[in-house]
Amino acid sequence: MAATIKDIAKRTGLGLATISSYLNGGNVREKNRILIEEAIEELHFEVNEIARGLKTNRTKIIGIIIPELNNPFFSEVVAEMEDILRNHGYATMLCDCRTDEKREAEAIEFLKKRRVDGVISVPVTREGTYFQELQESGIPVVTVDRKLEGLDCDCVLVDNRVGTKSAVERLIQAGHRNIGIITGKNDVYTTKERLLGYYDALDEAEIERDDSMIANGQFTIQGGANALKELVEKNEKMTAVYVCNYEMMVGAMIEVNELGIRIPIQLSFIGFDNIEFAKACVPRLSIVTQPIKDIAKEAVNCMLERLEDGKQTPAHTISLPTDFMGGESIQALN
Amino acid sequence: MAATIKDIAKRTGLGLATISSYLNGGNVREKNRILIEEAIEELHFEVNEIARGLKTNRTKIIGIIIPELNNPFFSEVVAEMEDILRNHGYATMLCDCRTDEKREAEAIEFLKKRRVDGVISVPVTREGTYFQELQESGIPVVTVDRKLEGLDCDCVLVDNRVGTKSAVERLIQAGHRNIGIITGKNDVYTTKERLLGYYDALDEAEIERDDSMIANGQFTIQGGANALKELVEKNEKMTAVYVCNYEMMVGAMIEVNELGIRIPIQLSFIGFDNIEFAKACVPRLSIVTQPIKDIAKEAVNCMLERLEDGKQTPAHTISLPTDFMGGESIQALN
DNA sequence: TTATTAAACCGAAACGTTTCGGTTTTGTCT
DNA sequence: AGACAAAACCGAAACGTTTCGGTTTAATAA
Repeated sequence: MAATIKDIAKRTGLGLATISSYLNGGNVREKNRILIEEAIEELHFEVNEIARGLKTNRTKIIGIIIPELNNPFFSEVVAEMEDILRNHGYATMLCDCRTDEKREAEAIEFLKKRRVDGVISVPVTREGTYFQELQESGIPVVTVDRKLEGLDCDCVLVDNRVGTKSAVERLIQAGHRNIGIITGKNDVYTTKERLLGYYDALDEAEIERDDSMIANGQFTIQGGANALKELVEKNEKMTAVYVCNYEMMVGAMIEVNELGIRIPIQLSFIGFDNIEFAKACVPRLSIVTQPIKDIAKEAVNCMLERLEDGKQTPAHTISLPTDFMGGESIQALN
Repeated sequence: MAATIKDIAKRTGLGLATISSYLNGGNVREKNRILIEEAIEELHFEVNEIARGLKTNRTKIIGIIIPELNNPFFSEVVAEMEDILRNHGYATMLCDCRTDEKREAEAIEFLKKRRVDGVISVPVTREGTYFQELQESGIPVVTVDRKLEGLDCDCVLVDNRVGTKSAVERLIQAGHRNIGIITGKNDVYTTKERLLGYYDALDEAEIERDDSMIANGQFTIQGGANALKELVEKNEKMTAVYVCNYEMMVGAMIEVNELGIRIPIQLSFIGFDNIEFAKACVPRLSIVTQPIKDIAKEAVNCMLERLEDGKQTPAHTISLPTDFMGGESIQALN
């Protein structure tokens, strides 16, 4: 059916190796180059990447494992990575593990069997054993957004601690002392970091920590809604709240509406991640944003360096700063 | 490095063909089965899908081409399809073409070279020539959400016309006569269908069509914002607006806030697609929703029927009904 | 027991590339 | 023109499977 390299060789009278060399950017005499290109054109030849993959033991496929594609932050990161990867000739094989550890392990197994060249993941597990095994079997791993213990791989993070700290500081500077926080799943890296940033800000301002000001929203919309309700009910004096991711921000806003709370008069609010959502709220929300494009760029970069340049250096972690987009959701109390 | 089928053969004393047969579900004597399974365990054998693909000429990869992953409707469809596909042993190769015809063509070419078994796409182009070529070269194509002229392939749609008609009818029944609509890109299939549904409703209620009530939001947030502004400025009498997709709904809400318009008192509003967003708005928006899981299921089904059962029947189109989620964004004028 | 048939088993060949080691051609310098 | 080095070229072998046609083994019947 489809033309092969042999057909091109026969058609041009050249040898297999010459055609192969041409296809891989090797030097070929001008007149042969023309011959080959004519033949390719004529026979609609396309190199069979599968055969090539078998021979070279490289598929030029990067596996991507994420907790939820249905999460704007992740989907944007994926879209960006896919773009860059394809520009480098790499295909993207996507696995959504639905925030499920078992599914994540299955995805790793699946991608390993598919012989992907590397795996980029926003991991769900706490322990990185499966990823570690994968990496030890020769498939480089890059994690994004979260760092795993027991997994010695390149890692691209945003500085959630500092970003959160400076966001909470804004609230403090506006005169707030009773600041609630809606956190995500307890054992996730970013949750811990963001909580630390929150503590940093409180400690520095010498505001006492108060556990009743912390509610867990599990990174879900419903969780965010519940958490907001819990915070409001438990803390009459609370004047501001900081929400640690997009989904929970949506949930919190749903609940804010449900309860008829007026922002910022009754409650100041800082959310996370999604500029469009923030702008669509009344009043516009102030949010901490993450440099999505840079995250994607750095992650792909790490991967390609190991793959293309055969980089063997020890794993390193890249930390990117967050940004802040001001809205009208912070009330100045002073 | 990794064990091959030959290693298993050697280890068990059996022949290559027997191992292969076992791996593909063929019959093997009980004692040999045990032998083989032991060897596989021991040597950590995993079949090399690449080699298999070369031999069988099937990659068990489905290519997916969508306009924007960064669009909840598409990303949810993709997530759902990926889930089902992987359960059937198929991998998902993702291409985001950023709503760009040229990139779409590149993606088709890319996936063809990668020898995917089939392509599922939400197409961007008007003419399906590239997809048609792909299909004629033996790679089945299924389009989702949009139907292309000149492309004879299976197609999964939602009945946008009827869905839109009945949504607009709700507005009419609430007493509205001056109903604006924010449409998407002109040449996209869904745009036309939704506009037809809008006309259907108006015609049936004997409301005169008025071009100044139609604004094009280009399916983007900014476009939606601009369109809403345009509609409001041009039509003082407009009491309701119907917005044809999620992005434009977000944009429209941003602009609603910008202009200080109060919903539903000053303007009734029906949006599209995203339940969470609708619930997070004040007041909660009424929206038309699409049966995302069914869409994904049907699309994958169409593909697998052709791939697995070798179905050769002529292309057929599946049409799914929309649903409606009521909020508090419609003011009764009567 | 022997004949018959079905079920298991077998290895070589093939899928379409790349790569290795060696050969030919080209170009340059005397 | 001859010598030499460098560049271009070459085909066989290999990557790890599946498949084909044929052979052995087991199961059943006579």
